[in-house]
Amino acid sequence: MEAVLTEAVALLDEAGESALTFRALAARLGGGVGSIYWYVSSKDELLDRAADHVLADVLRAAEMLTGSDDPIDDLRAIAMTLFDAIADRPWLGAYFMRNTGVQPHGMKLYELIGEQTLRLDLTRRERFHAVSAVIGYVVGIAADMGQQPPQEVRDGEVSREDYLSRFVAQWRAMDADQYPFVHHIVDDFEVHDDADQFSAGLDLLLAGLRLQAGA
Amino acid sequence: MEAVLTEAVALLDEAGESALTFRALAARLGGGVGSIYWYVSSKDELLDRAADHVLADVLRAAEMLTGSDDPIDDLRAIAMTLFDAIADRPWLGAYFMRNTGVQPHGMKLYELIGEQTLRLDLTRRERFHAVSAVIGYVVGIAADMGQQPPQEVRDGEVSREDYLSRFVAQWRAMDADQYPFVHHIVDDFEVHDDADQFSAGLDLLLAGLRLQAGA
DNA sequence: CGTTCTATCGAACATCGTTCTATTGTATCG
DNA sequence: CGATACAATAGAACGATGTTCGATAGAACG
Repeated sequence: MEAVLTEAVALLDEAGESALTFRALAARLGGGVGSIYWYVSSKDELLDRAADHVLADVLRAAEMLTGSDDPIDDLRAIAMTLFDAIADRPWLGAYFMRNTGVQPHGMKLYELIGEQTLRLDLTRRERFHAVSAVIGYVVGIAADMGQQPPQEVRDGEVSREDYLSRFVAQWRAMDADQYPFVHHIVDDFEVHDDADQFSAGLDLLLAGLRLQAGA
Repeated sequence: MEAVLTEAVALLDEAGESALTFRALAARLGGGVGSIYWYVSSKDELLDRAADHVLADVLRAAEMLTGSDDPIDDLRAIAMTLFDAIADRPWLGAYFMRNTGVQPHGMKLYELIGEQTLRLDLTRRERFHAVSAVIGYVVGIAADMGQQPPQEVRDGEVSREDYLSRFVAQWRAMDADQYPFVHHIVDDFEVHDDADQFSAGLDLLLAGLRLQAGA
């Protein structure tokens, strides 16, 4: 069982979601295709279990970072940890948002985030909403940024910079009257860093939360 | 071409993402499987086109709602419109976040959101980050909430309330010492409304943005 | 020894995306 | 008008995938 999940995660990490096949997994385990179905009843369950397997590490890391004086700082640290995990595991984003809180470690993570809000001066309902907002933001952004670049980039034929600059060129070629904003930020887009972008947006959200807790 | 997209969207709306098959689509169009490949080169492109086809309506609706005195109010209206669209089209969420801004109407929507930030007193970089944050939040939350409930619920065998209360019961059964937050908000969860929840989180984000623009 | 339960295996099936070739209709041109 | 090129359609065929199923072997136990 443990081996099944470990190898499944390895396959996902190495070559993305499409690489996780029952046949490929069986070959890696040196067994037959049917054997996997003894441990897992479907591919969906396999993915859920693999995702939760990874979340165990995320949870452990997140727990390390909490315990400061400021609950919002802790919230920030947890969110960052989760973001990092999804960012370099693109497959995790897609299978994290579905059924949040059904898997054991996902549930614990939800709890951990929620507990920080218990230390804030908020309504019950406000706490509930705040946690949903933070998780939704993290998963949404991370899943977006972690999407697999096209085949050419993955194979190394085209560098990430070239790929990005192709986008930039396309944006620059657009009508400036119809797309003033796109032209306005294209320079920033060209040199942007995913983690910075995530962090800046998170700060907005947490600033709003801090405002709410202070009133 | 137009008919292909219309029927593709109809299939997606009626029975979800898994229902969109080249064979099912061909049967609906009264033609052969191969014919579709004349209009579209892959299933990915079909989904992209279908998503953009829907985004045209979203964009039109969003444009109607802008033009108030307060750019942040406009931002809020656009986000709400986008949320509603994804909420009752679960398939849209998954295929919206990938390649935002490649499809024409997705690009326009990005521009429309961005233009609101042009009316705020912000750095270029701050504007760039703000737009990413808003879109990430909307798509993340909407995709999460719009996820297809299990088969039983879709078939009407189990009502949405029963489905939700099964969750609630599971949460209530958990150890109260280990999961204080979960027990804290379970009552709110039981009666929660997705749109309210989204709206509350969006307000946090926009409050943070307003704060940034005021400084 | 017989029985039951755990665990494994791989052939077989249905379905899906995709490719390929053949064919039909339709406009254009010599 | 006949020929030719091109837009468009149709469906058989291929390879890959998730899943089902029956067969089988070992272990545990009375």
